[in-house]
Amino acid sequence: MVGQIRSFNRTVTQRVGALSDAFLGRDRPLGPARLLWEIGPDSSEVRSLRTRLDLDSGYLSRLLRSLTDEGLVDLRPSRADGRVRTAYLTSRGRAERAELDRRADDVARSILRPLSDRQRARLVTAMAEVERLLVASAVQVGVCDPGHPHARFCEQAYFAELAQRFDTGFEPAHSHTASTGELTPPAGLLLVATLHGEPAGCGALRFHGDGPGELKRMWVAPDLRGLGLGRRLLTELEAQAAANGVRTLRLETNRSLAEAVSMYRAAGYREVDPFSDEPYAHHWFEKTLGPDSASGSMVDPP
Amino acid sequence: MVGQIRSFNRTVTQRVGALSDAFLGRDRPLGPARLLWEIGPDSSEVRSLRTRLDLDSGYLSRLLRSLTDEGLVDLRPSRADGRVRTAYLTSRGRAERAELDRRADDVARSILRPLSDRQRARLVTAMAEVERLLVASAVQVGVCDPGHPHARFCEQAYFAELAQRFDTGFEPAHSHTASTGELTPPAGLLLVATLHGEPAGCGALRFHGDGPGELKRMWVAPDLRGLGLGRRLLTELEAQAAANGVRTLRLETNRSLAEAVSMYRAAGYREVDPFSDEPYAHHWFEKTLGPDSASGSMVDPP
DNA sequence: CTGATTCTCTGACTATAGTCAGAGAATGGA
DNA sequence: TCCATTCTCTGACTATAGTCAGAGAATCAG
Repeated sequence: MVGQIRSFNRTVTQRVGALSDAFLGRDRPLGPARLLWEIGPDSSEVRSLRTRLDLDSGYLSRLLRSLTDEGLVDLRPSRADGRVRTAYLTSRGRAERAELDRRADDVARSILRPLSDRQRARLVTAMAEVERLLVASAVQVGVCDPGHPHARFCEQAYFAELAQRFDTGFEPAHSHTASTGELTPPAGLLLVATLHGEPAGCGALRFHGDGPGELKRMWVAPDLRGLGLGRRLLTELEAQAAANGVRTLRLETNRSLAEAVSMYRAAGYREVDPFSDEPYAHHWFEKTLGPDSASGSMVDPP
Repeated sequence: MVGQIRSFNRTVTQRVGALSDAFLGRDRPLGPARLLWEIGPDSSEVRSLRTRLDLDSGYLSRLLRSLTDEGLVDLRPSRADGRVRTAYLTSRGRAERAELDRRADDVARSILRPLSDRQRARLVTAMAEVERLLVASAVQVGVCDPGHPHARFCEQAYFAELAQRFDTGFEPAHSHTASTGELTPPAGLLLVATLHGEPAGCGALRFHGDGPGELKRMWVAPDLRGLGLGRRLLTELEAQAAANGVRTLRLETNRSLAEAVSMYRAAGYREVDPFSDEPYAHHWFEKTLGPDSASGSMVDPP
């Protein structure tokens, strides 16, 4: 498997390298070209460019200068915050960016051209599959303090989604939601998944002494569903629970969350009688953790 | 489709970029690291390194110097040709290269680690498919003079393969093989396929005035079979024939070449009575070229 | 044997892609 | 209000990745 991945990398970088060359070849070096592209069709704040391209502030400043000197970019202070500056593409800048776009399209087309229709379809399908799985593999899962911005973001998104999907709406105050302290060791823990530093999902555990542990707050960002991330979070939560001496895991969920319900079933949870009076719950599940739950962690090492 | 390819490129370069970083991070810049790698486990001629890595001779010379200064490489004149020098890895060089290898393996493993077994299998399968098709798409097909080294290489390989596969062996002198002049316009033409500048296959046409054109010398390098290259050569030959006013194409072939025979059938060739006394032929095929044969060229533009 | 060519190397440049320290303006929190 | 922080910019460097012209040795083709 490792050999196949390395061979893939070799082949793909050769072929895909041509795409960077297309960005080049336009008298402009790669740095300014990438920047011009990243500013986007309209504008971007300089600080966001800095984080997105991971550039030194001095270097970025100079790159922007070279673009403004060429008349491709306008740099204006942000209204809201006088420290922040926003880069706007001028009409010449937009034309230049469109040209880069066109060139990249040409390279992509030149990859398809020599292939038969059937081969093209297969290539595109396989590329989509590789991409999906590489994204899935780029997601990192780790324990996170509930006070961390990522954790707060996930909580907000989770509640908002419940409010939208439950027939009855959702009001956190009416539910047995876990408080911050309850998701911090030793009372519990929170896992947050991130993709390129952005929050992508979460899942939490509450420990109840010798009694069954409780799964809470399983959520995956909508645009990352179908990548097996929910299952990965679940597996990792089970491993963490087992590592904390939990023998049985429980959870309660709402009938509107159909994918979640079927994921729990597929993962070996069996429906049990209500063990709580959570008003928003329709299903109560339970699973006895086996000996393998403690191993097979899919969490990235630190 | 173009959008999918570009999106794929974006995702893959991010993830695959990590592989170059693995080559880096070892206190050594990418240039020397790639060179150390490319020398291979044992040795390489400097001139072959130059073409393989596409480096300026002065630049390469300096890179090699830095490696010899570090005691990783030995540079010795070639026995056969005093101008050529050969780069040998010292034992320290081999150790260093093994370390690079290990790091690249680690990166590959880190891509697999977060995935489930099923996802891993799917990723590796899809990567193999993408790679196969990218290789297929990287093959270039073009008209070639029969005297060109690529053409000669293909001719040799073709005859050698016939000799090996025919029950009776193969002796060019006993066969109606086409001479150089017969494969040059206006008497005929030769297409040669190349991959990264190496010959990868061929196919030829002979024109017979208003009579049927003749397909000759269809051959694909063994390690590139199954990529649709034979079909691509055939399609292109038909287009060239049609462009030269040919209405009907004929060919003769040997029963040992089973894949070829079924390719001809699949491409619309029907078996006809022998139209020649070619001693090595068992099957004679013919196809009337339709109006679409002249279009849909899969040849790369110059 | 000779002239053209091939191969490698050196010297002398240039371009690209950064890094680092610190200054100055704007902002936010106590 | 004041102090710490954020954001951008400038100046002064460094490292990497080349490019180009030409010299000298070896080889090849006629």
